[in-house]
Amino acid sequence: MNQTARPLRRNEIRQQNETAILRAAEKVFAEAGFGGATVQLIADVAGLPKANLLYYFTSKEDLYRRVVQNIFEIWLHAAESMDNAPGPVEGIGAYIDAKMEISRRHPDGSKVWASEVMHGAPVIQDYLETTLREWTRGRAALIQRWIDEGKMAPVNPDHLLYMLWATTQHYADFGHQIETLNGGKPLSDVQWRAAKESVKTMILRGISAL
Amino acid sequence: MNQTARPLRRNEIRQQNETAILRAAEKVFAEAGFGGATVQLIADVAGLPKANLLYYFTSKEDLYRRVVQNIFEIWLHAAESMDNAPGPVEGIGAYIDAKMEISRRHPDGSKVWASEVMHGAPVIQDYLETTLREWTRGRAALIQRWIDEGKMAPVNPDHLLYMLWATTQHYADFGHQIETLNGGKPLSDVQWRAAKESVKTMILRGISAL
DNA sequence: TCGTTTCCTGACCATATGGTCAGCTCGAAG
DNA sequence: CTTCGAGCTGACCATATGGTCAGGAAACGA
Repeated sequence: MNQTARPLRRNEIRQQNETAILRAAEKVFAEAGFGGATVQLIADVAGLPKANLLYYFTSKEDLYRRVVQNIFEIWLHAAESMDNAPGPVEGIGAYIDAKMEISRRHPDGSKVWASEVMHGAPVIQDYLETTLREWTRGRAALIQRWIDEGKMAPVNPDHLLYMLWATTQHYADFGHQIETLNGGKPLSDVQWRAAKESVKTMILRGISAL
Repeated sequence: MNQTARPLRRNEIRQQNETAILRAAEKVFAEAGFGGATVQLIADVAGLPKANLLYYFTSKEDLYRRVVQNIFEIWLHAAESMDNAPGPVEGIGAYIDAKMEISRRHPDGSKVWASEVMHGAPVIQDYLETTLREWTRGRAALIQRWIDEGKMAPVNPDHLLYMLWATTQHYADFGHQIETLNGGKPLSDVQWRAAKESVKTMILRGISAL
């Protein structure tokens, strides 16, 4: 953990513990869901007493909220890759790359997000109605522009976005199923590259951008 | 419930209660997850006392297992639509139709399935390793045949199957998100038809089958 | 060095939950 | 009509869980 034996500063302590807790929480919430997760287990995974965890986060729900918000921000940030692209091949291609990379690097986060939405988004409903809605509208307009410019087939932008989300997140959310069908082994580097290429090729050809 | 006031036969009683419980359980498990669901709530939704529910199903886990198996069977049954098709346009087209219809008619089932897989498939791991693996192998071979016959582009069959599952199930699992982005209203008949067409067109064109 | 603030924790508590059980009701069968 | 067993249920229990709290340890600032 801390490389030196030097006593930790206050800031460092807070920072370290908070991130350790958040990381543990993401994992446990992903594996067990909100209802199935226990504060005790999260604390164990984070490596500190339950009471200490509840000193940093006032409640299980508070902690859960923070986890979900974290994910949403990562997710939004990656979405910028779609902007400033001359056309769908670059824009959507980059977006697929970014989202596939998130599925690979943050599968737990993706699962927590999926779980939250599946359960009716009790915690992030307002985000869906504000930030996500605006983001979606903006990208749909961008896609429509590409269509008008003859750079891709006239598809329904919303359903294209849903397809992008669905296919890319599937590799995180259903990673266990994919792993099982892959002989019980996680996808290798090569297989991940192939997955990315498959998704990109099929979708870009699907919108006649290739 | 029972239209006449006639006292119910034993068989009918058992049948009625079991289906009522299973229906309620599917809904509650979908909304709250396994950990968040309570036997009491399921019993309330089913309209009978908790103790009565536990007379039919020996435990919460037993009930959950039954729900997941139900879904898996529906899911497998729909998969037959892919067979006996002359080519990808008919076969994959029909499969998409069938799966979209399931997403519309059994969104709760789809959510329970998704949740189960996301949590590492504690209950249906053996199904994944046997039935699903065989099914997948068979369809991948079928797709490969179509490719060899020049009826579609040479895509990786596994990733095509993942895309099919992901896109179709997304309309159930992330139905809440879609509904929110749709102005808070569920997709109308027309919108569902458009969704089906969008998915079919993009995917079939994505594999150069159109 | 010393008072102050932050950090930390074992012990504790109220509540919720899965599951049991003794005993009741009521349809089935003769 | 009577017997029998399936169907049913209120009351109950052991346990697990989220959260509290009083008080100690440690870092900080002067």
